[in-house]
Amino acid sequence: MGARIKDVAERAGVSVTSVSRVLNGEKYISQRILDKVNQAIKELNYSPSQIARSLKKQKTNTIGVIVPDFTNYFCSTILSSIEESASEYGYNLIVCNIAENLDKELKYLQAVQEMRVDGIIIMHQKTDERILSFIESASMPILFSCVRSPLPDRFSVLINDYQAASDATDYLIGLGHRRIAFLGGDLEDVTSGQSRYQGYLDALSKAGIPLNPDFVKFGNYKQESGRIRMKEILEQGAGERPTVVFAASDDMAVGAMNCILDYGLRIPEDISIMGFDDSLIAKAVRPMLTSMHQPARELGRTSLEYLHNLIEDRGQPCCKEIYLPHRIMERASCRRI
Amino acid sequence: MGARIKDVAERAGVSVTSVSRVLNGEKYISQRILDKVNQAIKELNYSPSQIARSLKKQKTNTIGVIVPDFTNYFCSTILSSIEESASEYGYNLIVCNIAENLDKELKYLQAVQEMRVDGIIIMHQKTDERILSFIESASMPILFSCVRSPLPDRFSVLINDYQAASDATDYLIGLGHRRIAFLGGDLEDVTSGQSRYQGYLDALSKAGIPLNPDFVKFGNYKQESGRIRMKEILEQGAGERPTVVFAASDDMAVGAMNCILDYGLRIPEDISIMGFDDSLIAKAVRPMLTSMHQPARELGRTSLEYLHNLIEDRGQPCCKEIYLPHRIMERASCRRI
DNA sequence: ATGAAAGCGCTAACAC
DNA sequence: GTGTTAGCGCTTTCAT
Repeated sequence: MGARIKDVAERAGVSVTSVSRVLNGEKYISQRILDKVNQAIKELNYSPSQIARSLKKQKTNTIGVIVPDFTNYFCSTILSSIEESASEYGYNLIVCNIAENLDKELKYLQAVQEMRVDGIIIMHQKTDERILSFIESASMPILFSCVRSPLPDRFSVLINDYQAASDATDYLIGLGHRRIAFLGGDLEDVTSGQSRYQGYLDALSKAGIPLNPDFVKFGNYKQESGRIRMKEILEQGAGERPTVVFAASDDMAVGAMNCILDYGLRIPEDISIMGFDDSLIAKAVRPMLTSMHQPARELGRTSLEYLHNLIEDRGQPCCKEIYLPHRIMERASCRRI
Repeated sequence: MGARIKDVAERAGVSVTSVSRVLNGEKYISQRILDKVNQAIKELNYSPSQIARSLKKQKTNTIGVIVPDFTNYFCSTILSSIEESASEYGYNLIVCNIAENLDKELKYLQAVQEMRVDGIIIMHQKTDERILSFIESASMPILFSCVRSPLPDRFSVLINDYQAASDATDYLIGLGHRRIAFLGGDLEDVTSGQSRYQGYLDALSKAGIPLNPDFVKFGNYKQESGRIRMKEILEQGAGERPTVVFAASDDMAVGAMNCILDYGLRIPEDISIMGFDDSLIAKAVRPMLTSMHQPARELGRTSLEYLHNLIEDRGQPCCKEIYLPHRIMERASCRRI
């Protein structure tokens, strides 16, 4: 990258200090110098080095984002929303796709630390000792988005997964369902996976509905796992079929839907189905999917704003977990029985 | 971030050079020093600064990726595949979501240049003079992925959009269709948008089928625009309906599908439909979507590999445009008539 | 209002 | 094998 600040200074016949001042838009610079410097910058096609600037200022205006899976609608919506806000605040994003690989996550955490990002947003679901200990000893702000922080002194922005799953189950019970199957995410996912399952369990028990273990299966939030687990439920021989399936993600719900449809059953006449996330795909399938709405864009924006506050040391959020409101989006895939 | 290399050196009682050597895994270091340094690193929880390293080495091991829209399945698949390869080669990714905003793209291009990324991958569809002139005068390697390079001395990795659209149209003609509607992407998208349209036109004319202007609409590749344009075609009063709709993206195809379905028409009995991209959504909808397959993961991987070669100065690719093979994925949404 | 010079944390000659 | 030291390109006191 050709020109350095020194070249600009020489060309303009001024000191590097003056060039730096122009670059940083300081006041108290004479018009004469301003013009000469701008002229020289143009002539040399000069682009200042953020590397050098970051080294000196000990600030990179960069934040690292750890995402489980770019190709997941919900993740990419959050990411896109984080990006939008980051752009407003002048941050650039280093993104890391960990693909549920803890080794990769650790490697990335180290990498962004070495790059001296100003802060980190983590959306991972699983974790392990190494990662926990990294986070614990890291000195930069770290915020968890859409998952609960595993550590007491780190913050998270998310919905109340337990309450949301419980509300969803209540809703299905209110529709007259008693045989309610649950297609869970990963149980190793200690934050949303377990919370959503627990919400389902408690809502059933509150309504006095006994749990049918045949109606509970776990996957990995992806479509294919929804299809496979649904198949297991349908082929379980003897027992009765559920009248509704509550999936812990829209992707799993769609997988289950297609399994049901491919079996020649109708939705919602034979089996109702409810998703979780209310991602774009919920409106793309037919029948349209009733789903628990997570305010994805607000989650992304709020995550970035809180991280920004942490970085600027504007004091801590009010509480360790910031809950954004969830709500049920009623569509065509659940019927009253 | 507490400790610097100097602190480690003092703690270990050696010179900074020795620490640097250990850090960079050089050989010819005595076991004694190695142990002492590693010990000190651990005790101080030292993390080397990539900023300082980059400044010195004039290399950041970072590449910038300009993406039109994270939330698009096809984009996110490419991105995820680029990420995967980048990770193998030891690059970190700065990603930029431009949301079809040219101002934002220019801002981002400047930003990644200032961050001294080792190279840039661009996936944008539209462009303008300012961006062109930036790219022209930029001194780092820039590679276009999934779009044709607008500049003669820059490379691209993509499929042959013209040929693919022409093949798709041929396929539909082979199925007996003559009333073939076309749901195009953006005509301002000078690379794929125009090429796909031209492929469609030429295939029709080669088969001696006159173009029906009522059957051609343009959108923006997104679902909603597919739905809206399809509605226009369906409500066009007087004329006959098309027997098949060829959409320039799967998302538009799904939008069109839902419009058709919501109209009470059947797919493919009443109208067949064909998509483009073969993204995840093609298999998520019912009937499953016949689509022109783009080898997304290979496109991403190849893009990164060629950029890497450019960065390492391993000579230029064989040709300006590297075409990867496309193919038709036959599914249930198109019938022979 | 402008400039000289120190130093951010690291690497790589070069010397021993 | 190991250490000394000069920068990488910038910002920022501190003088003037």
